[in-house]
Amino acid sequence: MTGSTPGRHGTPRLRADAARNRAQILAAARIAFRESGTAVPLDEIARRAGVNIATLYRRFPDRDALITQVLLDGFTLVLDTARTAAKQAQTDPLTAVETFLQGLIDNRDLLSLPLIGGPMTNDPQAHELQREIASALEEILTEGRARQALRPDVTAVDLITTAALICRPLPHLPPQQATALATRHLGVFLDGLRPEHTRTLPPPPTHEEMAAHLVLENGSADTSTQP
Amino acid sequence: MTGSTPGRHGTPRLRADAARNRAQILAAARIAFRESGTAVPLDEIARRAGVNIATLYRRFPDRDALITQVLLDGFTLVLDTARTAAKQAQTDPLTAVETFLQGLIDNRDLLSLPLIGGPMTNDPQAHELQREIASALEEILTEGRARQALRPDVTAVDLITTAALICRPLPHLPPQQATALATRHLGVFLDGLRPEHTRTLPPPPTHEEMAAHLVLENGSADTSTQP
Amino acid sequence: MTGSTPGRHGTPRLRADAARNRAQILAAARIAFRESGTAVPLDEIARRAGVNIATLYRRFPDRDALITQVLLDGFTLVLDTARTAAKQAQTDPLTAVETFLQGLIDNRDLLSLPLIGGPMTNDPQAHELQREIASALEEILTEGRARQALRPDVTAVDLITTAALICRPLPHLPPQQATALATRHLGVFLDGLRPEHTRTLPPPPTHEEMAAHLVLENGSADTSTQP
Amino acid sequence: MTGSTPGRHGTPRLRADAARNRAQILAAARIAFRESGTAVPLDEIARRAGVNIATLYRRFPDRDALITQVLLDGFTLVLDTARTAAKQAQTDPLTAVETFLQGLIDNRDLLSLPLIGGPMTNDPQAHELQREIASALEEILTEGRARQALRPDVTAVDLITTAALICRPLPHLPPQQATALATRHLGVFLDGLRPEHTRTLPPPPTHEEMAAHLVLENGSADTSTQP
DNA sequence: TATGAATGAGCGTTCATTCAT
DNA sequence: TATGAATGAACGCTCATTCAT
Repeated sequence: MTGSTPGRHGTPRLRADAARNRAQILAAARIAFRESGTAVPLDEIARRAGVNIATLYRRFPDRDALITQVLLDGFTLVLDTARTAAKQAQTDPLTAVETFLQGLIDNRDLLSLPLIGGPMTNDPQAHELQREIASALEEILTEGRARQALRPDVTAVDLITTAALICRPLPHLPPQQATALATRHLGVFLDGLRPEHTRTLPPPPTHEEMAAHLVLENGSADTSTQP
Repeated sequence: MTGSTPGRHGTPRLRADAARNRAQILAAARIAFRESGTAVPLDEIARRAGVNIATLYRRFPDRDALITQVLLDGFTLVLDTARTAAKQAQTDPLTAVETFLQGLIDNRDLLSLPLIGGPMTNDPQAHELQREIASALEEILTEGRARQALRPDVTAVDLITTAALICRPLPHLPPQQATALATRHLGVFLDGLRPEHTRTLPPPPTHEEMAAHLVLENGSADTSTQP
Repeated sequence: MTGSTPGRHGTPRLRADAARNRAQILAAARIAFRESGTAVPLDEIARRAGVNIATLYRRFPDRDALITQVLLDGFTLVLDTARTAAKQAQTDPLTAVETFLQGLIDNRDLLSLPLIGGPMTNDPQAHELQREIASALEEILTEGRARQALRPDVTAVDLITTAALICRPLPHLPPQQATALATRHLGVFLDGLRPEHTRTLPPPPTHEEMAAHLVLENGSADTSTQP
Repeated sequence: MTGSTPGRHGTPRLRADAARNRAQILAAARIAFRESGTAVPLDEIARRAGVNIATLYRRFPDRDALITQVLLDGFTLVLDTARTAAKQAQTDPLTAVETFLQGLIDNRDLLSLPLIGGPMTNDPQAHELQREIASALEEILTEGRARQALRPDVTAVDLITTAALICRPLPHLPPQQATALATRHLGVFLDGLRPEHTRTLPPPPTHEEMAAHLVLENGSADTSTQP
């Protein structure tokens, strides 16, 4: 995750203890955002991270900065997952989709924001990551259509939407069971991706409609507080 | 909706204006909970409803009472939808499932809490409604299995899970487009419900596991703040 | 003072207790601003006024609103003083100036902001009051020049500047002694206003220069914290 | 200014860079105190001085130490100005007063604290400087009374009071115009110092009253935040 | 009954000050 | 020595909740 990688060009390397604190803050934020939404008191994140609230503010000047970094880390993980999956596209496109979506389910805990909806960000890094994710998914779909291994009407946006839906927490369920339910749902969805017996899907939103809301780039981001 | 129906046994009939206020509060709460989570300031709900905050408190002694009522109204709507769908089960079980899930998508705005995750409630009315919903869905599934119109491994819990997933808001998207994407996802899912070409699903959580967490009764309820 | 006058057109009359609280808050603010500057903690103002901080916020949504009201009350008092003085202009213009300036010294405690510098305000009421103050002073000066009772090179701006200077607190001095020193200074200044033995004063800033900074209207307002 | 002179008896000579830092801190403090009051965040002073906050703390163990040094530098400047003026007393006492007061106006920017009100200090150096300032002014006044060039009822305290009044910033005015207005005010005041046509001034506070509050020594110092 | 008003408690954020490098 | 980092405490402001009208 780029977020915890110090020494990035232009930002001076963090001192060892500071870097540790920073990583702990991000880990705590990830959990807290997922459990209690992005409006969770920052005090609580600091407490979970074992640092003072002012230390959190030193690293992340405001809530948005913290959210954005969690978001970027999440997008990076999504991209890695998509690229890993894309390597399977030549062999078996449907399995590649499965690898992608199941990979995300397996990392649900790390994906609070990019998929279940963080605030929109205008961070250029985030946009770039979103573009690359979409590109990797298109690669899989193109191959799947060419081999008639996937129904042709499914788009990258549909996969991102699906990712957003199945990664959201099912509160009040222990993680293991929530994952089991999401995996079962995914199983049915994957069977529906076969090219046979396909019903006609309603037309997707046009690219213009989506672009206006950054959907392609930011599947399901949202500003609000959520679980 | 039972929530706004006065004269229920044991509660004195409300004066006309009081009943109107109560209904306006519930409508405002539904919208506000969906947009800003159940932690939204009660002031805001009162303002949107056009009443004083103290009036809201008179009707609903605390936040939980308000949430519970919104929840009950939502469960009632889900049950109505499930019963309507069940009538089609004799003719076409797969279409019945579609009717149920598409019906919920079409009423997403009214379903903030029961499906996208409101707080758990121990209200006995809620439990009864949840039981009846599950029962109506079982009716559809039983018929579907008997006619081999549905894959046999899908359960009522799976349908409730699916309902919970597809009804959640996709923030940052205008309602129309969010609905379009959810509907496309549902289309693929429904194709995956056919009995042919079914992959093996992982075993569902046992009834005991679920019961401990009220999942069957309360698909995806949660305590926290959410959109 | 307009600030404490309820029932103004458009704002509903305050309840009796609320009006009392409001007046106490304004009185406390006047004192605290004078003693500790406009950056004084609002908690302290609330405490001095004997109300809860939230009550203060209910009446004055932010610090600026409170400052502005104190400012308006002060300008109103300055205007009253100027008008009273102007009535003497026909008889004795120099005494009229003395009445004006001594009157302000005697009310120093009520004049923290308009003269010793509150933040600039764009409040139209304030502008109107400032205009009327300048006008009353011009009336005195015109009469004084006509009768050769005042040196002709002194302007309304000079009188406002003088007012600003002599009304500022001399911290660390008990009020009585500070007033005595200011009064002595004023005595010398008034002798300097006689038409005889006048040295040449440097040219005043042009009206354009002043207008750009609202000096004519707002003699010595300032944004910052001050004693 | 003594403040920036290293090598004073008892304090070890500072390394060159340390001395430069110290001077920069003092310069930044002078400006910041004037603009934003003595309560201005020390961070900001450090930033303006281009040093780390911890460096500031190494030089000045607390805010008071910094304030006191700025105060001492200011008193030194006032004393220099008074002594320069006193040399003219033999020739022209009224001009000597003018030289003193106009000299202070011209250095307003360097005089934030001693005249416009810094916190009281018990620093013995400050007391000594204040005593010497009063002494130089007395010299002028004595000469002026002897030659009947000045009204006899004006005291050194009056001159210090006047200095305090005319050196205060007139916020919201650009420096040039504020200086112009202060100079015009001074012009009238100086004309009022002539021995003719003098009205009776109220009695000055007794020396005892003043001594209790260090007025003679510290014309208008105050503890609070101010512009 | 409905409302304006008041309050206490909580969270966001900043700052003075100290510590580790 | 100078600095990055960490901390505790203060203050601004909002909100849930209760009281008086």
